Amino acid sequence: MPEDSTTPTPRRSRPLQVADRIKDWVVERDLKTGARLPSEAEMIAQFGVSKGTVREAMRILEAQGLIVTRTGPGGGSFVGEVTAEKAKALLANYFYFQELSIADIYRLRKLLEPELAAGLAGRLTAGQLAALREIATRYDRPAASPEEEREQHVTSLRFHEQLAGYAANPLLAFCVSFMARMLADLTVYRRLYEPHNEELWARGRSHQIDLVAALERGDAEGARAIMRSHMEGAEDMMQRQEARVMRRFMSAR
Amino acid sequence: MPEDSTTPTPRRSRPLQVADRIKDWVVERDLKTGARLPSEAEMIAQFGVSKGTVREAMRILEAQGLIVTRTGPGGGSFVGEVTAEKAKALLANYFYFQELSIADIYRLRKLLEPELAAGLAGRLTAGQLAALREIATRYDRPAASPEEEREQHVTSLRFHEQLAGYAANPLLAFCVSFMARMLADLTVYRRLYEPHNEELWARGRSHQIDLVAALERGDAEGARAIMRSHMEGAEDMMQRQEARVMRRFMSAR
DNA sequence: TAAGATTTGTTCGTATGTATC
DNA sequence: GGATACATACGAACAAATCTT
Repeated sequence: MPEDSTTPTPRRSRPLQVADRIKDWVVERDLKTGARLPSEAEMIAQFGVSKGTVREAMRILEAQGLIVTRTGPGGGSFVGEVTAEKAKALLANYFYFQELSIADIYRLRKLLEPELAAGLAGRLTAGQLAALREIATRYDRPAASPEEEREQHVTSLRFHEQLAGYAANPLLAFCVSFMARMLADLTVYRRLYEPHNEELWARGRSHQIDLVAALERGDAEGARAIMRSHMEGAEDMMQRQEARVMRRFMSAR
Repeated sequence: MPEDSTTPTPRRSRPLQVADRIKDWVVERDLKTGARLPSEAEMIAQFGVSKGTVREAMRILEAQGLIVTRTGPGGGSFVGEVTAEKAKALLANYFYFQELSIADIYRLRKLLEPELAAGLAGRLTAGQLAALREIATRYDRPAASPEEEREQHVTSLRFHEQLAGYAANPLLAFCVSFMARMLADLTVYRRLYEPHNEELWARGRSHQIDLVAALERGDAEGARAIMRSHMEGAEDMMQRQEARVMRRFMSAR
């Protein structure tokens, strides 16, 4: 990989240098999740920097989800697998600065969700199918208030996140799950003059139930078709509402 | 926003608390990229913490790409838009821990790249078309060595990143660009007994040239079809090779 | 060119908190 | 409860970078 020699390297701060060396250290040894890193004192000696610098380096790695730290005896820093939650929060920060519309998200959902559904047909356990059914049937009556309607909307998105969690393809799973999370975080202002479309809602709900049935009987093409139809309906629903992306940071707890 | 009361909050470190408060501070005031944050000294006074704590908080935000820092008079910390490069590097860390195969990536590429191409038809400037042509024609002869072959492969992926950069949909653009970057970072071990398929290479190259032509004349469906075919060819090429994902961290410069 | 001002960068010593034994 | 082994936090001092005059 050619180092970009045109850019006059902005001078990397020492904490950053230390963080890089620790990453290299981990990769070279192919350390797995949970493996222990040298203690602060050892790093101070190893890298010839002060405690403050080492600590800043650790906070950098921690912020990226690469390490976790515990106090007390037997404590220290450990290699920490980046969780999907963390990755979603970090990526959401990027889109905070982008003009991302509902339509943009649905353009991808319509492509990816059907593919995901098709790949899951006949591959789910009884427990997984039951979990999906539980979510899909959680609201068996139309929403009585705008608050309840929003709750149902979020629950419906939970269904998709759950589904994504079962996918064999980690990239596909992440993309779908991320989109669901973004949509769930949106603030939806519904036009007051736009009546609540109960029929559209009922169709969306039965779609989810039909989908689980198709997955259970291993009908990949059926699942794909149902999901495609479901996405079109959901998009239509969002478009009818005055949905706006609420720009904010996701909390990366 | 319901605080999860079941989880016995793992006790948030002070630097993290400070980082959170600064994020809130920025969001509340809707500060834009480049806006100035309080100085170290001001934060020390404001939050009643030590200098080290403030600095650790700043490193956390910096690691996420949310702020940049400069020394000297007029220096300080500033709101810094998360760049696509940064976001890709952070996300790559997540997939470092996942079992992600070439096939997984191509499954999405086959869905997303044609859609991206179709959306670009008739919407590129002369300069953008020229830039694409320049990349596509950079190698007008078959590779003479494995090294050169790899170089061409990376250049071909550059073509796709460039294309993604022109897309109107930020989410679609990011996904496509990210996949190209992941593939470019792969280490490809070609089977020795697998002869270099010159015909397959030539077809891939002409695909890119044909694609630019289709984009220029505003032929969305033509562009989609060419890209679909191109993706299938590229996938076939990768499958014939013994491509393995080299697990490593992307440098988040 | 040089000196001074301003702001972050780094170090060191010390003290405190926390979990394990 | 006490000893131990860690990370966590504070404060003061000095170093380095960069802008202004």
